[in-house]
This record gives sequence, structure tokens and C-alpha cells, in this order.
Amino acid sequence: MYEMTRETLTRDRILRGALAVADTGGLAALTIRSLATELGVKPMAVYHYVANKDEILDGLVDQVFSEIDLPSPEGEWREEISRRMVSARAALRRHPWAIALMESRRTPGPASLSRHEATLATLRQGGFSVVAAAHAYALIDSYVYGFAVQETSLPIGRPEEMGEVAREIMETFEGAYPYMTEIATEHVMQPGYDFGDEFEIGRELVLDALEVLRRRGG
Amino acid sequence: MYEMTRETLTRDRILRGALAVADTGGLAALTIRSLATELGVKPMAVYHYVANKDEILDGLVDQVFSEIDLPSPEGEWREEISRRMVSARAALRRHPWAIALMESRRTPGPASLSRHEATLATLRQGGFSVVAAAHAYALIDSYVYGFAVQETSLPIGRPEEMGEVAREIMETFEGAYPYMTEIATEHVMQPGYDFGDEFEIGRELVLDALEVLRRRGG
DNA sequence: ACCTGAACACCGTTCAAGT
DNA sequence: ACCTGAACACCGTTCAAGT
Repeated sequence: MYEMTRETLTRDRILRGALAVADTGGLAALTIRSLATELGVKPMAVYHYVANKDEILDGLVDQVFSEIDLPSPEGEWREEISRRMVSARAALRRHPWAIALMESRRTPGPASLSRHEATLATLRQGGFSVVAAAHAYALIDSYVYGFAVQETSLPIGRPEEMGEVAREIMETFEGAYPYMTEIATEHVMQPGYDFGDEFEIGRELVLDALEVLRRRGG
Repeated sequence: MYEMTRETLTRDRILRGALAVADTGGLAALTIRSLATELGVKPMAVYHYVANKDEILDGLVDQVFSEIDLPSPEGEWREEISRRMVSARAALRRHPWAIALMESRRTPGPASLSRHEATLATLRQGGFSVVAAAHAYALIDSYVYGFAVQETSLPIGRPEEMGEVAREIMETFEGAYPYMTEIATEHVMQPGYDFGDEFEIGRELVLDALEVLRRRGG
């Protein structure tokens, strides 16, 4: 009879377990009980490492932030910020529950703070004034978060289903929505369409807007 | 002994009650039981007008969309879209729980559909090609939703507290975050600072970007 | 030190019943 | 037709206990 050396519980193992549960079943599936099952432990064991569920949720948000590439202040600002935007969007797509969580979390974790600092450093080194950097920061995050909101609330990620939904809407409402019908037939339902491709287009426009801010100094 | 003519329950009264509860206490405070109390009724009465809580949440999202001014396709596109952005941001600020809800709702309600249609109509009438309108739409909503995410996750809306939090962060981490310190002292903690003011700056930049899209046709 | 069982005050929801 | 009470299977969390 050999020993099952189940490694001891840690705060980190709890957070990684919570991330796995949320990724698999969504935020609603993440309960202390389901998390305990995932960890192979009884529910109450969790409370020896975190004060309550809120602390787990705060930790989850910071985990997601930690997956986002930091821009390098030494690099060319446009390139660095662009990379950061791509990386942030990818992280939010991997963890579609994260946006809903961010709304309720008010205490930024270490990964969130590092990200703020690195981004500001990159902008300032890139020639943005303090005020321009503030404007730029708000615009960058608005775009990235907002795109994530749209992407996660799309009718089930896959493009094919997108077309299906568009077709259904068209059929149900017939001529009631001519412009939606137009964009559906001429754009959304065309082969190769993928809403995700919009990200690059908007990103370039946002980067152009940042350059305007940089030049005019605020 | 006079009669309390408590008007009969309706789906609409339920949704308005739910909106009131969510606005007052947040999404977590909205339970079938708390809603019933708000309506002066027993929990189970609610189930005669809605199938389940999910239907209430779907209804709430559409209520919020219904508060957003529709752009007029007859007006000048930039003016109309600008007004719509301002109105959308105001609605999302009145109902800070709405963004978190949008992420999980996949069936657009009537107000949401009307809004899509009116916006597309305005863009198309304003000279945007079908493809340019699609790009424009994604950019507009990304900016508005993303700004709302940031605004609602700010350390308690009020600017004064904003400064307080910034000061705390500075004191706690001392020299660890020089660029955050810089922006805090030189910008955020200055009298008159209000993160909400960033909205207009980003909005103008987004509108400029839309004009680029319109001109180049996609 | 690390984990557990039983219990409490909550949820959403079903079902059978009251007027 | 419109509302209710009791009950069920869930929650997060406390507290006292086990090894």
C-alpha cells in the first residue's frame, strides 16, 4: 500500500484550481464546494489559505493580469503598446469571465500594478507628456476591455454560429431591420468572416490616435 | 378599513423593481426573495410572470439599452454617433452592474436590436461603406463599453477618494512605482481632476478615427 | 499544522395548495 | 386567475472537532 503524496494545499494551488474551474464551467460553476472537489479536498480546507471567496476572486483577476505581456520601456512605444494590447485581448479571450469580475474588484493586485507601471513607463519614455500618457492609457484600456466585452458576449465564439444567428435574426424580423440584414448578408455571413479580425483594425486606429496625443502633448 | 389597491403584478413592474434593487444594492443584492420584498409580494408570485431569474437578467440588460438615445439616420453622422456614445456611457454609469451582465447575456432584446439598427442606419446614411460601418461599430462599442468597465471599477466613483487611493498606493510602495507616482502627483491628485473627463477626449479621437474609416471605405 | 463534519442562514426553483 | 407555504437541492461560512 503506497502513499498518495497529495501535495499540501497552498494559496497558489487554490488559485490555479479556481482558474481551471472558471475556465471550464464559467464563473457560476466556481463555488467553494466545486473548487474543493477540483482540489481533492473538503470545502472547509480552502478557508485555511484564503479568508473568503472574495479573496479568491481578487486573486483570479490578478492571475489574468499576470498573463498579459508587459511592454518594455526601452522598446519603440508603438510596437510595445501594440504587443501589450494583443496580449491583453488574448488573455481576456482565454478567460472570458474575467471582465465581469473586474467590474466588482476594486483592489488592484501586484500584476495589475506592474502592468500599470510598465505601460506608463513605456508611454513616458516614448515621448508622451504626463497628461498625454493619462489620456492614452484610458483609451488603450477602453478599447481592449470593450472589445473583450463584445467578443465574450457574441453568440458563442465560433464564426459559423455567428452566421447562423444572423440568419435567424433576418428570418425572424424580415424587413424590420434592413441595415442589419444588409451587413449580415454582405459582410458577416461572407466566408472567412471573423469578428476577431476587427481587433487589428481598431487597434491600428487607436495607435494612430495615440500618436496624435503624443504629438500634441495632451 | 380601506382597501389597499395594490396594483396587480406585471412583467414590467417586476423588471422595474429588479432595476431598482440592482441600482441600490448591486447585482448581488438582487435575489428573487429581495425582489419580491421590493414588490410587496411573496417570492413565488414572480414566477407567474417570468420563467426564471435569467429571464429577469435578460430583461434588465434590455432596459438599460432602452435608456440609450438612438442616433437619427437623418442627422449628421458625427453628431449623432457622438450623442449616442455620451448617452450610452451615461446609462452604463447609472447602472454600473450592467456591463458584468452583458458578458453573460447572449440573446439581444428589442431595445438592443433597435439600437443596432439605428446605429448602422446612421453610419450608412453618413457615407460609410458596409465594411467601414462594421469596423466603425466595433470601435464605437469597444470604446464605450471599455470606458464603462474602467469607470465602474474605479476605487469608488468620487474623484476625491481617487486621490486618496493614489496617495495610499504611493505611500505603500514608495519608490517602487515611479511612473505611477508621477502621474498621481502631477495629474490625478491635481484639483479638478475627474477620470470621467477622459471620456470626451477619447470620444473625439474615436470619432476622428471613424472619419478615417469612412473616407477610406473600410 | 492541516484538514474535516455538522450546522446555519441563505439561494433558485418545484409542486401542491389556497382564494 | 393570481398568489402562497412547504420543501428540495444548492450556496458561503462558522465553529468545534479530529489527526
